Amino acid sequence: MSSNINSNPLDMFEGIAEKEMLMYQAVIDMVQEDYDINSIKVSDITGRAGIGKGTAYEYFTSKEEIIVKALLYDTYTHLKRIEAILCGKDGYKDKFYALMDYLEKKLPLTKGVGSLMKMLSGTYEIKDDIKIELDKFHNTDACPLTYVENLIDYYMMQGVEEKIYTEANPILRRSVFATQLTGYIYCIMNNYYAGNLGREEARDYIYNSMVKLLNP
Amino acid sequence: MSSNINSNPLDMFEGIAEKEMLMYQAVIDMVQEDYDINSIKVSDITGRAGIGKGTAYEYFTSKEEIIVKALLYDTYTHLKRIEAILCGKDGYKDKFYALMDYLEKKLPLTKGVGSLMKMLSGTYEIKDDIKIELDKFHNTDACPLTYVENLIDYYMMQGVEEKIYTEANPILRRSVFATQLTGYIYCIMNNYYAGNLGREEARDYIYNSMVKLLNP
Amino acid sequence: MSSNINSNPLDMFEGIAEKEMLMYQAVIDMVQEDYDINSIKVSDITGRAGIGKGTAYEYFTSKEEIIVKALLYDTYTHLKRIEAILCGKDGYKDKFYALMDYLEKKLPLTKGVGSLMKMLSGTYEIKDDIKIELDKFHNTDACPLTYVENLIDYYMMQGVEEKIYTEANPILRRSVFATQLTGYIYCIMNNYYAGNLGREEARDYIYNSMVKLLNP
Amino acid sequence: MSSNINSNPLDMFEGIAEKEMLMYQAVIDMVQEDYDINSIKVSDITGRAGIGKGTAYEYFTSKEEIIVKALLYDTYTHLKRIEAILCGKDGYKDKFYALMDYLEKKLPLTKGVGSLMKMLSGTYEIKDDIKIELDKFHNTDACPLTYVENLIDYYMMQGVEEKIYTEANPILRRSVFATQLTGYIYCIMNNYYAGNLGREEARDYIYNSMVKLLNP
DNA sequence: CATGAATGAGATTTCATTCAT
DNA sequence: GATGAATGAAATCTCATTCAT
Repeated sequence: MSSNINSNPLDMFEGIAEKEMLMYQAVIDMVQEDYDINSIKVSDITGRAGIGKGTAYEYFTSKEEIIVKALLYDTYTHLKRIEAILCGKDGYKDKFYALMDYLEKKLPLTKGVGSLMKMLSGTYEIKDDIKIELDKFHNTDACPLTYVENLIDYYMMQGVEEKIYTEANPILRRSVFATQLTGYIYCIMNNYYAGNLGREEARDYIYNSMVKLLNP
Repeated sequence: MSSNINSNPLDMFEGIAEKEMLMYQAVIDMVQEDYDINSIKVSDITGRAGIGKGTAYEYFTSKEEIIVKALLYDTYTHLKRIEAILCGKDGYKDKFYALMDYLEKKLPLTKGVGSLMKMLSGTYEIKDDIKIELDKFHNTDACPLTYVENLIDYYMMQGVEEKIYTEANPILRRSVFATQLTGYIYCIMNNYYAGNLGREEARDYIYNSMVKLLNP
Repeated sequence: MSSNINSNPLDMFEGIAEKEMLMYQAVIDMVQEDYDINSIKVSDITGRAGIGKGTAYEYFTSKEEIIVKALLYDTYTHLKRIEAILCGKDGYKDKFYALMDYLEKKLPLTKGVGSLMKMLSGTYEIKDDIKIELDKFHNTDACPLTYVENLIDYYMMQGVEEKIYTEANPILRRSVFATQLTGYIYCIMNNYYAGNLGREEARDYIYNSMVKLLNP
Repeated sequence: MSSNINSNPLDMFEGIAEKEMLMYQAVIDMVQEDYDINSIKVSDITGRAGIGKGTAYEYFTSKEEIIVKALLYDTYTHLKRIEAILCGKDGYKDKFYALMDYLEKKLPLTKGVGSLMKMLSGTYEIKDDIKIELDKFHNTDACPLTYVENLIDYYMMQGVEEKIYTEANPILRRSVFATQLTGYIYCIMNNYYAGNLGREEARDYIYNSMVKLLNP
């Protein structure tokens, strides 16, 4: 798999200023610590970033902009890492397990759900102001969703090539992939492995379910 | 199926005062209209309820309490209706389709996701204040989750009795049930039926997937 | 002269709430004390009015609105008193001298120029926000300028009837009246009476100049 | 008339640095464009002047100083030009009409009133900070008001020499001169010429009124 | 019980000024 | 000298909560 399936629109975050990144990281940390997104204060962000309050307004025009971009930045880093994972392993199955590894390592950091999942499931509870900002972003070619879909499609194709399943419809493949990963996230979130299984058995169960659904 | 599998802890909402219910409804309406939950103001609630602002504090001790109880009240009414659905049909399959009917009818009302789903998936983005209130509630016997689990277990048992599937582990049954319903919700939310299928085909696909996963 | 030549549009200020008036008075006092109009803080206004800061926003939607309305309110009270003066004396000359009395009594209260004069001369140095508010007011029938012009016209007509001057053009009469009163204000502001004259002589000079200009 | 009646204290502006002048011009332009004087920001000034923000503090110690000096600089250039006008024409009447020309040409540039007039009439609405700065200036020999009074006195004397009027009191002559020019400014500002007269008739009216008032 | 006027703590944002480069 | 990134004091405005009626 090429290390660059298609250009990642989030590359807008390449080469950003240090203070900008410190602010993003402050927001992400707070989300990880389960702060309510709408309760985050500018003073929280700048305080954690170790900079003056006024400095935030040298880089952004409003608090909303800081938060939206921080969420996108978080998505960006997750996707970068996931892309690396999907490129770093050879076999289809190895990739899937590596992905479950990543999810299991990242998700528990949050008491709730990680921002990537929140973004994918669209359940950030965000103010209209923030929504408008995000919508602007999504209504351009810079929308990362298309990028994600391409990434998944490319990966799921490999399962066919390796003759692990036969399902020919790419949308259905994507749907099953997403649903089963969601199932795995629920497993992790609920601190149990479906059906009192151990960790490895739970993973095998998820993987096998996916294969089962994609074969006649 | 008895119309009362086990006592519903949310029965606390039986016989509440009219003004109290008007306030709950105001909150629920706003959530349906996709307001940010943390942006809801006391004046919004009392305004929509057609009562004086001070009156809210005759019934509740804080804004957070109003909202938490309103969300629980919403869950309560959903569960009442779902319980009725599961009791109103005879066959396992009919019940499942009736459930999909209900989800399809209710979910689109919200631009995002209905409060029941949000509650089930735990992705309300709520302030710590509200969280503490909810936790207080969940740490008592009044927690509706156990009730929901019992409801699902009872229903899924019927599939075994009707010899639709053979899976013996109730936790696994519950997990598959939840995951597949989630998949259906994604279908509705994304305005497409997995794999370019029509509405009926999509439902059949979901139902059949569930059955497939619960058989060896 | 009837006590009501024509209806005063500023009658909008009849029967206002007490707290509203306290805020107006606070603004007027500060203008009298020569505060810069744009430096007035909401906390100054509410502090002087003896009310809470938030209360201001129960009566007005913005600081600008408070200030604009306070200036109009000030104009309103000035005009009410001037109308009373013009109705309270019989002869043309007595009225003019009573007017000079009023100006002399009121103007020194301000280190600069009173708000009525500032309004008449359009030299408030005001922010665009305030200007827009004032313009809205002026672009309605409620504009006090027409009212003022009618008041002056009515008064200057009396000079013709009393055969004090013969000038037939009402616009010219108004212009001369305004210019000479302005001259008197300069006298007061500069703490001298034109040409080293005493107070009475200065007044006579102004009055006689006006008469001179309105006769061939 | 000698080109130098008495030394102009504003000659302090001779030979100033280029960047200094660029900043003055930026302020004057903004006043002409009807900015509120207290809303002018340092970044506006340096931005328009095309220099770095920090540079302003190489030449001035505060924003207030920049603005005060800019207003004085504006007065300085106006006075230079007015002095030139009063020296460039021979007859008393020609000089008066040339002056009206100048006012008519300069005033409409501003939506409100030009800074010279504002300064003469003392109706800049300025913050205490600026006032203190101006007072410092006025309490020195550098005060331009005396210079202006001398200029007017010198000019008004010519009217006596040319036997246009007989008024002997110089303060009275100055007062009438100022009042009538003010009347002319009102004419221009209000876009009408007193009493529906045309432009030339209005000028004649003003001039004749002045002459009338200065004769017995 | 019901009300809504009053409150003030606390949030976002602005911008004159500093200072290391 | 010239710069502009960084700062934080201070301003406006919001809104949950109280309490006299």
